[in-house]
Amino acid sequence: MFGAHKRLSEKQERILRFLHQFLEEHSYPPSIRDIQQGCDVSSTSVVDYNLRILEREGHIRRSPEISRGIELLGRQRETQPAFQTVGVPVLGYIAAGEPIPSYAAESWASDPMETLELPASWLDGRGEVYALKVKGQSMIDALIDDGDTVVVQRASEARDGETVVAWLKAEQEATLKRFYHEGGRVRLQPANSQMAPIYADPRNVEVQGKVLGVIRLLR
Amino acid sequence: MFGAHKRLSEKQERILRFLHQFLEEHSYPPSIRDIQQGCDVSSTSVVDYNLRILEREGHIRRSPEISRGIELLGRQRETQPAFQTVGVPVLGYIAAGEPIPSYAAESWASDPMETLELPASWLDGRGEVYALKVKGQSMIDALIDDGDTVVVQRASEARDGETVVAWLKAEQEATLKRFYHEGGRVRLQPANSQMAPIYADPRNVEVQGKVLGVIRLLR
DNA sequence: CCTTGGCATGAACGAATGTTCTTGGCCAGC
DNA sequence: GCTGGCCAAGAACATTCGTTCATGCCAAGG
Repeated sequence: MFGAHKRLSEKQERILRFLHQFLEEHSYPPSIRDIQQGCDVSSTSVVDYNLRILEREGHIRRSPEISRGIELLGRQRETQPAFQTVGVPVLGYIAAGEPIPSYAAESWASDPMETLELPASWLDGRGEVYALKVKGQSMIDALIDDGDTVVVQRASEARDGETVVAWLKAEQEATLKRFYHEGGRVRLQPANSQMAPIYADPRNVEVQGKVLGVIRLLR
Repeated sequence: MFGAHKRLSEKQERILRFLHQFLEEHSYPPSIRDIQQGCDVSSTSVVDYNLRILEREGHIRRSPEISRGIELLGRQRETQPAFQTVGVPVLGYIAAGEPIPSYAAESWASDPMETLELPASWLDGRGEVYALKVKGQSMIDALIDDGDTVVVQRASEARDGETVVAWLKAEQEATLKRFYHEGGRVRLQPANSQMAPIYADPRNVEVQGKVLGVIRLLR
């Protein structure tokens, strides 16, 4: 297997722990002599020796000839931007028969009821993203339960097959469905394949956003 | 106001931009000569001079006598531990009629098929947590679709009302249900309230873990 | 017994890097 | 015109720091 971690000696583990601690405190990596002092090692060459092993075992990466050129690998990253979370505002509830809260884009200050932390990697370069809590079991045909959270990217159009937050004007009803253009009308297909689709007039359907995901956190 | 930023010269802004860029790429700060090259400056003393100003104006902090001892100040939260993600191993698939992959706890090396990034705040102090991908629609009565991901905390016991990953020995079937002791038997309640519960002999039910959450990422 | 490989020690070399000194252009204000 | 503040260039100087060398202990294995 590739990248498997062999057993580390006590000194090596101590150095690894010191690296984590130092990086939390200083925001720049330690020098070899910093490690030497911090871990009660007799010589810099010992540190160098153990660092080579840590690198070979895939725990760190070193940049030769560069002072403090040590990076922690794997594990929870530190300042790695791609592995941080982004706060997504939870704007309100979604339920059949109630209007969908609007998203005042520019004013980040329009205070959401709460904020949902999501890994930045899930959102990539997507634009305005917000979240809605599902109230009641009206979305059960989309396999979404009471209390679930849906993550939505604001959009007013959708391509065939995308799951959207749709507002049916006449029925005064919000719903989550797969979206298809079909000739002059629109087909809204429940996620649950055992349910029948809804056909609607395009003028009666207002797309509010695309559904990026559904999250159900239990207790 | 305290710490107000005075106007920066063009060279100073360029250095500041270079600092940000370098830190994103390298995870260790640049040396003065790195900055000199990256910003087309004639001398290291010029860099030093401008760094002093940037420090005086509160944009950076420098550690004297320490190579690469430059820290960016302010900015968006960097190393905020509560807002980081944790890699959760996706161990395999769960489907009715197939055994559930076991989680070799001690060997971090037992390589998962992939890793799911989750905000650390969702897991808090919980112990061994892993994830399973749902194959097929056998979990549809728990409102879980093909392709969904379930996040599981390893456990062999459960309290009433908790949702568990259960293995029915006789039926050779894995399932996600609410768990209740009821006299001498066990009631397994589907999440979908429209479905009927299953009653089983405790000796036939093996609890593998508690379900922390369900995640459905669309396209 | 001897060799081999993992591990540790101490010292030194040399490159990387922070710091300082000298010099000089530009410009507002007295 | 002279002065002082701001900014910059070029060159050295002094540390810091990565790397290497020589040496020795010790257990596993032929």
